[in-house]
Amino acid sequence: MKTLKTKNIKLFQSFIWNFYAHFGRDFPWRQTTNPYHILVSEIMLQQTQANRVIPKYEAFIKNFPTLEKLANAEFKTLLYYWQGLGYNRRALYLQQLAQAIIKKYHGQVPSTQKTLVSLPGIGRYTAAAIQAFAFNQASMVIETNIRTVFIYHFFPKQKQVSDQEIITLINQTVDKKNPREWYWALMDYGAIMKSLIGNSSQQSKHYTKQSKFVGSNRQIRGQIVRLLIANPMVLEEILQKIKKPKGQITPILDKLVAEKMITIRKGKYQIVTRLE
DNA sequence: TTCCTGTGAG
DNA sequence: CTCACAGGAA
Repeated sequence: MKTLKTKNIKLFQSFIWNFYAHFGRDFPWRQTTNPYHILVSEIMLQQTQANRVIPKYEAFIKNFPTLEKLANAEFKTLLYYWQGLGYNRRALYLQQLAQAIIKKYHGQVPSTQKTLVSLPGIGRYTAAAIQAFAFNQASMVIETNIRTVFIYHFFPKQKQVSDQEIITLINQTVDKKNPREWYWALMDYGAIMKSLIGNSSQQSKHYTKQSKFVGSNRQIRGQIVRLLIANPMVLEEILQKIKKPKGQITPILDKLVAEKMITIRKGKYQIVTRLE
């Protein structure tokens, strides 16, 4: 593991802050410290480009301005506002989150790693991001843009850089006085670097090549959800509309039921109205 | 550690 | 067709 000299930490920090002063990006979720709004943005930003999130985030916050409004919304309405973002399971997590926070934490978004991670849809990254962006805590935030920055600056020649090596550097360099903006700055730098020089995260041990989408279960799953948003239907109808073998469709339906995205009522599959 | 996942851009 | 968006759950 690398240990950086104080002088090099300062140099790196100055470089990042200087970049940020000139090229830092602005997003609607950076203009608030409302933990609920930041929570929404972080869930939306998982696996989704920031530019695509902007209009969705604004519409979502307008329609569900508080944790309570979100918790009490009809799930189908949520899915409507989620259209175009992809990974609609996150909409489910988000409502489950809102309900859990109201029930267990009196409507206050928790601020400790352990508690945040215990909530649905929040893992290590999102927990750390909420700590930094909502509560200005010097948590350890690692994601693709930040990985790119550290690989480029500290491991330019090395193949297969492990997250563990990067994490020690993140902890050494984080600006404890202003972690909120520090991580914005790192992410902005990484994002712009990627667009200019390509993705050096491919040097990361954790890089994986994407599997094919067309004909995949994930595509069919998306088709099923879209069908059911329009109309509840019986299995035969679904099989008829999605021209795939029954053996491929029913496991997907079972899974959707298991994660409480859809239910069966009077023999028809339908999007759940309200979470229980 | 492995499996899972929606949509859009090029 | 390939890739960006890879983090969360089991």
